[in-house]
Amino acid sequence: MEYNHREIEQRWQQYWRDHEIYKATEQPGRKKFYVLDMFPYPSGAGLHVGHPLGYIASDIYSRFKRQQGFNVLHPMGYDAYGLPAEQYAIQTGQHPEKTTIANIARYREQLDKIGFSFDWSREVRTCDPGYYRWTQWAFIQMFNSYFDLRENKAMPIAALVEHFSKEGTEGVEAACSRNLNFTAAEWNAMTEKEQADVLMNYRIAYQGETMVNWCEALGTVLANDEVSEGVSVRGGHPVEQKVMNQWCLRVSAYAPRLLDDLNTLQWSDSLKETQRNWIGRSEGAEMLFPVVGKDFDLEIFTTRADTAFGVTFMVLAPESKYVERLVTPEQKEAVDAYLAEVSHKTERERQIDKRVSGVFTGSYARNPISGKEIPIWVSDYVLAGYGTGAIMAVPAHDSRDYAFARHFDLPIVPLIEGADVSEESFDAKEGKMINSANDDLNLNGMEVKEAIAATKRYIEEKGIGRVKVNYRLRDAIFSRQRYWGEPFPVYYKDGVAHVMDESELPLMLPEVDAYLPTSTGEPPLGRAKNWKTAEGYPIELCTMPGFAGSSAYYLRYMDPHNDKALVSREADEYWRNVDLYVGGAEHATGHLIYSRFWNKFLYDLGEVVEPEPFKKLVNQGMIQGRSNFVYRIKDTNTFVSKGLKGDYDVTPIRVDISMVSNDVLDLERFKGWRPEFADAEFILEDGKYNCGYAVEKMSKSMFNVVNPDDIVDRYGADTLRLYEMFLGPIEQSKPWDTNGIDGANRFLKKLWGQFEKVDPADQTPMTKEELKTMHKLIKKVTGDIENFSFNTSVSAFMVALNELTAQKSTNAGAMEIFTRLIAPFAPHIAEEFWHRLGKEGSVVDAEWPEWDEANLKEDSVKYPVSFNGKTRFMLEVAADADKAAVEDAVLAAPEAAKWLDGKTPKKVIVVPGRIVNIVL
RNA sequence: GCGCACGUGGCGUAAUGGUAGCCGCGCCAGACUUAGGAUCUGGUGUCUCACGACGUGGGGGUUCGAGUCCCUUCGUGCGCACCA
Repeated sequence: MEYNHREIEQRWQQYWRDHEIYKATEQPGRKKFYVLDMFPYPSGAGLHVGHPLGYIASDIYSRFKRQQGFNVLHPMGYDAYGLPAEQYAIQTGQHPEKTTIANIARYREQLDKIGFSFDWSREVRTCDPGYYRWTQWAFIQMFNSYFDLRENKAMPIAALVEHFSKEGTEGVEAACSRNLNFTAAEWNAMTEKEQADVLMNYRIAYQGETMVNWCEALGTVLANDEVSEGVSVRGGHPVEQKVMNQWCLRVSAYAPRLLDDLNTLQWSDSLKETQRNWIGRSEGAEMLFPVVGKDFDLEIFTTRADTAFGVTFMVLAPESKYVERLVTPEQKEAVDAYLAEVSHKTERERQIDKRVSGVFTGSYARNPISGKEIPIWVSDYVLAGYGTGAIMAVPAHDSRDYAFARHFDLPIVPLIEGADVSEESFDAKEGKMINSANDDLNLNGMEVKEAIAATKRYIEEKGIGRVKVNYRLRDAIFSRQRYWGEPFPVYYKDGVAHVMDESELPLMLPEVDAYLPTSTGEPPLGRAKNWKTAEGYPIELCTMPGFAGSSAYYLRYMDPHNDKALVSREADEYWRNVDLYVGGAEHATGHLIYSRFWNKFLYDLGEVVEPEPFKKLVNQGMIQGRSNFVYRIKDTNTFVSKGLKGDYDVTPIRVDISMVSNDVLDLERFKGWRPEFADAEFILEDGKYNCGYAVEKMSKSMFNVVNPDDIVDRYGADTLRLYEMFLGPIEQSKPWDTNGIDGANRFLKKLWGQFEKVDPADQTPMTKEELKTMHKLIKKVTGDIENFSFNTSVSAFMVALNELTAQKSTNAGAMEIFTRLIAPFAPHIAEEFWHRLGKEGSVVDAEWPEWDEANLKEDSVKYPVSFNGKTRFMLEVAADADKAAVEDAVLAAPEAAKWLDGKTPKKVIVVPGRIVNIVL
């Protein structure tokens, strides 16, 4: 009988559904394993063959763990809120929910065909009110919390209120937007609004003034990648930098813990390094520079306190609130002009444009260490969002300050012995200090590192600064002026933001008549009728960003239908956190930071038991497309095969890869593709038209999208699964190359053929050879799966089958082991074999076999014998021979005489079972 | 600029410091075929008729022995990027 993948796969998928084989339940006392894929955004284009790569890998792993006896949780769901559905809604007027649901149905259909072991009873959708009520719930908790720096955790804001009413800010150490100081009496005298403003400064979910890319025409904030050259990518409308009141999450408060706990995770070094980079810890000092003639100080952050004697000017970010207070009447016009110029640039443009620009404020500050008066400038090379938005400039030892000093002709004072600063700055943190002494601090002669430490001590003693660790990680902007997202459970009473009561959740996304901003520039929710609380207070018009719904979804899978809690204590204590998380590395500085933050916040509240959400993480590579080309001879309708195109002047034209097989063009289909090709003529090679190819992004416009449905239809899901794994290491990006898929399919057909030769009732024990082949395979595949090396395990199956074929094996026992081992990779064919072998139940629960080293032992070992490291001949020696015996056998071997050439070896190295090397 | 990966046949790749190239694709030859986008068998790093020599981006080092470890250099990819 022939291998009929269609019939087999359909039948067993039905069997799995009918028996709810993949349904997971909490079983206290039984060891659990949680395998998670990053859930997809269901786009209108459907899945292409790149999407399932990670899903196949995680599916193999979870099936493997299940066969090893673990209680496996392997869920799937949809990240259903997103911009494409909203854009489509704006264009067509169709409700984004409608298209999203249709896309989800399509995704589900495609996923089902591949035979994944997902527990669909736990599916979550971020746009489902039963799900997003918990996103809103978490937001309320964040609103009602502040971050206590002494406890290093989130605490109830009520505790802070109590503290304020008794002691004011005295003794408060909390993460905040600005440092505040007031007494209990002052607090108690504040109005409700004033108190609310103060608390907003401490809340973990807070409203704050933030610099954003604002597009007036679209009426929304845009992300940096949605803006190019000062205009919106969509529509080309002007975009400006604008300070707006936005909801934010105080992610920055968690920076130290997000950094430290990376060490507890089994993630790739590169991913951890990316996060470390993003969090950007730097040790330094904050110093106060008194402003001449004013009663306030400028605060700066520096990692090079040692260079304080070389500060010849200071620079403020254009957005710094000090600019206004420092600009003198004479300089006002120039400063205003500069600020106007800068505000028209996006942050991105400011980063790209490296030209030096800036303006003098007219004010001076006093260097607290050298006592010198120095001018204060404004320039956009100083970032408002990092440190204090102001710097002390040391042109001799910082290349940016150097460029600025050169451009505006400011003094440059070298501080390190031997540093030549006539052409460029000396940025290295090494060398001996010079020019660095005042009455009670002398750094001269010190190494840079000593000098940094000495200066830090000095400024702390003198009260002109303090040691400070700064982080680059910024708070997350949490508002979006969009429709298709979670509504904020926030209303405004007399201009003060209040969160709703948990009992009022979910706050349902209202219907609107259009998905565009209102005529007055309000977000789309401004169109909703009666968008008010029962008491008539207006509700927040922004919605939450994409990462809101994806930040805690792994928790919801543990207990997806619970309407009392995000996750019950019991379910959370059983499943705990994700043991293996598989997904793309592009989420390194987005989702994977937010999710860790969100989890830590819930951990602080005691809502979850684990401080980290994802123990082990594997990044699967991307699958690129492989486009095909035909070559038209210029000004003709004649196409020349690739190998002959050099003889003509040709134009390459992309052709749909469905018309091409193994780079050979189907001429008839090509003629039917486009009317202009109907009477095309061809110049062939060996009767074939060979196409060219290129590796590009997989996309519709390149005609190179491969739909997994087509592969499943033609070769079967098992072939697709094996082939995607066989393509190469899972973490590597690689082009999809349909040319190789026949190999995987051929293997399954051969395996099928091999099975046909087996009599399931035959009880004959395995021969020694069969035992060796199978136990070698068990060992290899077990190790490979643990190491996520699926390409090598697929190879191992091929080797084992070749060996069994060569042994003319028809042994049912060997086939049974093969079936158990290949079940995670090719579950349909394995299920078929399992039942034909007369086994009970599903192969999904077939116990994973163990190998016995005794079966791998040989009677004799073939040693490669080397002379001075170069292998000269092979010699078979009894396996139980000890080192000395092997050495004797080798030296006595007739082949050895030729290489020994009568000499006595200086040294003979015998590595048992591996090699013999003779040094002459 | 900083950080992190990675450079092996025509291609995808494999190799606990121990016979480099397993497995697959492609290609070549043969078998079976009226036919084959089918199947089976054998071959396939380079040079050489052969013996053999040379081969893991280049250069150096450690080692009895290096694709693997160290230094250096070139190249490719990714991440961050005016972060004081």
